Amino acid sequence: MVHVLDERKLDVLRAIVEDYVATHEPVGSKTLVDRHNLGVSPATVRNDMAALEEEGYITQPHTSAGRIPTDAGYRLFVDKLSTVKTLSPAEKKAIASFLTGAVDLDDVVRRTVRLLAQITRQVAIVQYPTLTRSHVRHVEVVTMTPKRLLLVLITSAGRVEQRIVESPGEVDERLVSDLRSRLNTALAGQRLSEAADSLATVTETFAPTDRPLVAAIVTTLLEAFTDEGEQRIAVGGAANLTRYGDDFERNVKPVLEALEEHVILLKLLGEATNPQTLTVRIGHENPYEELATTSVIATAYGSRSEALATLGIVGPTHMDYPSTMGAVRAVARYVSQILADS
Amino acid sequence: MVHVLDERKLDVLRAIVEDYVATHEPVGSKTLVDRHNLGVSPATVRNDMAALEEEGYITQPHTSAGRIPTDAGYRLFVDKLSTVKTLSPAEKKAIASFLTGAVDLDDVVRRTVRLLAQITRQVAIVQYPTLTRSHVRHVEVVTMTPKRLLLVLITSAGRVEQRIVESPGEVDERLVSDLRSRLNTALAGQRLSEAADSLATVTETFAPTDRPLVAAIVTTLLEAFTDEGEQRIAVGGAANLTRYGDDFERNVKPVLEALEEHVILLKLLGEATNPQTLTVRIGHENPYEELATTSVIATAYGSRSEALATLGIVGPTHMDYPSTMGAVRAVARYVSQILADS
DNA sequence: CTTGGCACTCCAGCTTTCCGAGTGCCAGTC
DNA sequence: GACTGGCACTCGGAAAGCTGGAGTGCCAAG
Repeated sequence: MVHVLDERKLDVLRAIVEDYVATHEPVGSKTLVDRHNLGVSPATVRNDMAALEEEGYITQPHTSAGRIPTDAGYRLFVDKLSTVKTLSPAEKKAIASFLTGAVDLDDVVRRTVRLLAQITRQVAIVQYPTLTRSHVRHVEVVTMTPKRLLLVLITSAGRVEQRIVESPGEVDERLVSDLRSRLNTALAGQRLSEAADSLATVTETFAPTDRPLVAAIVTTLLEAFTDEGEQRIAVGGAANLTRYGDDFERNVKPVLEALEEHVILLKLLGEATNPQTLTVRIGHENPYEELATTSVIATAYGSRSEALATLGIVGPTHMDYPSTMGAVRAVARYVSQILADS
Repeated sequence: MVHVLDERKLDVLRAIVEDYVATHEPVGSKTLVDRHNLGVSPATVRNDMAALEEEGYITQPHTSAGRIPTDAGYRLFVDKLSTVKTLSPAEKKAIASFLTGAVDLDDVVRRTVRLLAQITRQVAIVQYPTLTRSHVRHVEVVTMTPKRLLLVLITSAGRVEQRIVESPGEVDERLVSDLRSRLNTALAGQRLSEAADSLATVTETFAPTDRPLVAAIVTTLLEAFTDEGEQRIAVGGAANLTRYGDDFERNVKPVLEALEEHVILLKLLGEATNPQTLTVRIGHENPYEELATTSVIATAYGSRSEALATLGIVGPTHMDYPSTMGAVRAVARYVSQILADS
């Protein structure tokens, strides 16, 4: 009586998941044998179902109703019973052509969100590429007002960071251009992580009178280098939440709220660090109580094997995992490719 | 029998609107006299109500139910029967301190959206400041790969535009720095509209062999100057949609869909061009059939009297207009102030 | 181990009932 | 003439009752 993973029992579970995902209605033994050709009678299926329920993979909303998969059921389905669906050539082509139209990094991200939301018909989340792995391309210092400077940091990923710096005193234009060139010679081409070190030495080459301003700028730059906190995120496809079913207050509201809190979203995407792997969090597996009825599918994307950032989707637990996972994987690959090219 | 705008009838309408906004339930003659001291009997109020219904300001969901305001009723209420509520000093202070923490223009916009959504408890929309009115602060040209350049345009509004330019041939570093300095001397300080003209003359000062690259860059810059198409928008507070009531499919879905379509949002905000005026569109007054149950409150914001962009909120027609209008106005003012300072 | 049969359960959806808030109208009062 | 109290009427929505069917568990037989 130890959990014997009988082959047919697994077939039954698979059938239940597929049916429930398609209809969103509890599925009974009769309809099951009708729709899938399992080659056995309803009574037999009932026995298997009883066993599956015993083992915690399915459950009944109430006595004398059909069964629906539990989180554990979906988990087993995803891990063992399904294969990630590959997209059709037409879809692939559509993705590629949609993404290649992007004009800059921000546009790539915006397009990706839109695309992902559209093909998965779920809520899509895309993290902007983080800075840490990329290189300093250029640093620009611009005088805006006599006491205010604008710092612009351009990275190899094509990302532009801007910061405003308040100067302790009136800004000397000669100093600014001097600083600009010294910063660039010291930093250009370096990884952001290394650049932080180089910055320290730059300060010392300046005359003591200039130090306050230089220090202010260096501090702000350092902040921009190491700023993990300001990881930006784009969200799209919230309208797909309307397809969640009817228990509005319980299902939709928490998701909408989470979407506003980018910190939460980062945490949801968080664990995906390998572009080769899809992270799937089902129902209670994810770190937020309120999102117990939703699943997250995430993966990393980026140029070559370096993970730059993560992207993924959020949807109801009863989603079509094979297709959705396929779509997420495909989009991640194409974005990575686009980024590698540019 | 011609529409006589009896003073008391207006009081009744005002009372109905206020009550309905507070309770979201049809309001009857009895409850009305109980809650507001109108000094007359329910029967009298009933007569007035009949007249107001005749004139199209209120309606009954069904016979023998209370009355609810029509779009026309809200319109009259907003135009004649209410005064925009001013915020409490505490609220004002909160706004100011929340906004002053912003590090750059993007951050100002993000914070504004959040703030607006929070205090109005509606969906907030903020358009990023447009370029046309501002001045060129700096143009930066950076070589990314031998055949690819990154253009960065920094405007007086603190906005940074980036564009990638494909070079026709290998890029000559000397030419790039030459171009950089000439572009800056020619353009710096000019309004974007004037700058477009100046650009033309710059091209001519280069040797014919360099022309192809220069032309490519100039074209892209021109694009950036006049790019109205890429007007960006930030949206927040979608979670507030859960308070819309229960007719999910009809009320919430269209709004969520509209929020995805930034073109639609721009059109919704569109008409507000004067920072002194609040534009209010009630129900059917707004240009989208699907948003017939929602109202939009928008206004322009920007430094001094120049309108830079618009912001506003979207909410159900049965919202608290005086407070919401007050909040929108206040936020617009503070943002304008912040922008003027920087 | 599988299967058909059978008694049992219980929700979903329909109908019915009923209450009360709200109305319109009318005759009487100030 | 404007307001009011009274009264008959309407109708939606909540509560209660009814019913059919889908589904189950169990059992005895193949």
